[in-house]
Amino acid sequence: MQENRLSLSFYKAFDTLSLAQRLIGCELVHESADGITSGMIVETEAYLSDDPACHAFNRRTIRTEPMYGTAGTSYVYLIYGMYQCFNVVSNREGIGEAVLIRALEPLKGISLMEMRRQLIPGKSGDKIRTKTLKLNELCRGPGNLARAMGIERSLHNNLSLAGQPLYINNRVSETIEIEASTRIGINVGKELPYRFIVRNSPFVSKL
DNA sequence: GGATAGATTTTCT
DNA sequence: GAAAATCTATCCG
Repeated sequence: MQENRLSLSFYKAFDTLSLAQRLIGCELVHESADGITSGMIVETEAYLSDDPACHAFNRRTIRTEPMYGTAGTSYVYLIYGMYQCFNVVSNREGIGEAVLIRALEPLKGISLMEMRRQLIPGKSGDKIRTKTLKLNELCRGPGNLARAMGIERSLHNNLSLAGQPLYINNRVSETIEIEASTRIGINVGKELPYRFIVRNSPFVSKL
């Protein structure tokens, strides 16, 4: 049962901006040892090689090496010391571009996501969350999404999304309305309309 | 509801 | 040594 899984040829078929839009409405799946979690992608951002906000804008480094790999590779990095962000590498080898996945509408393994989100990252071990989260808070924002899905840089950086345990299924619905806007949380290139969301979705990280 | 400050560490200058 | 594709708690209205 993987006829819906996106193949490497799919990732190669689009430029980064097109892929960022094509991935909206697709289902991100993680088959972990703890169980399966998945969610529909409702928010993405494109990072291009000629874009000052892109990690690969300046120089090719160890950290950004996966971005220069083949399309359909994962790029997971640590931000602000405690949160991980999950990206889909795009464009052909040698060009450092990627699509940041920013929010999901949870589909499978929701109770497992809730368990993972109970733990808040901290210096001396994780802290326990006291209040319960709503469904639309589980995968809201790249850091939260990675945590709910159990995605870690040490395990999931630089993997092929055509294999296991992390992959993406094609759109379930074609009746999705996509809206473009500017990106979140950056200081340069903030005027570029490289963010894509499902219109009127309550699951996006920010209006 | 919105604004602000603090956490925390890898990476690059 | 500063910045970073973030999130949460806390304050205030």
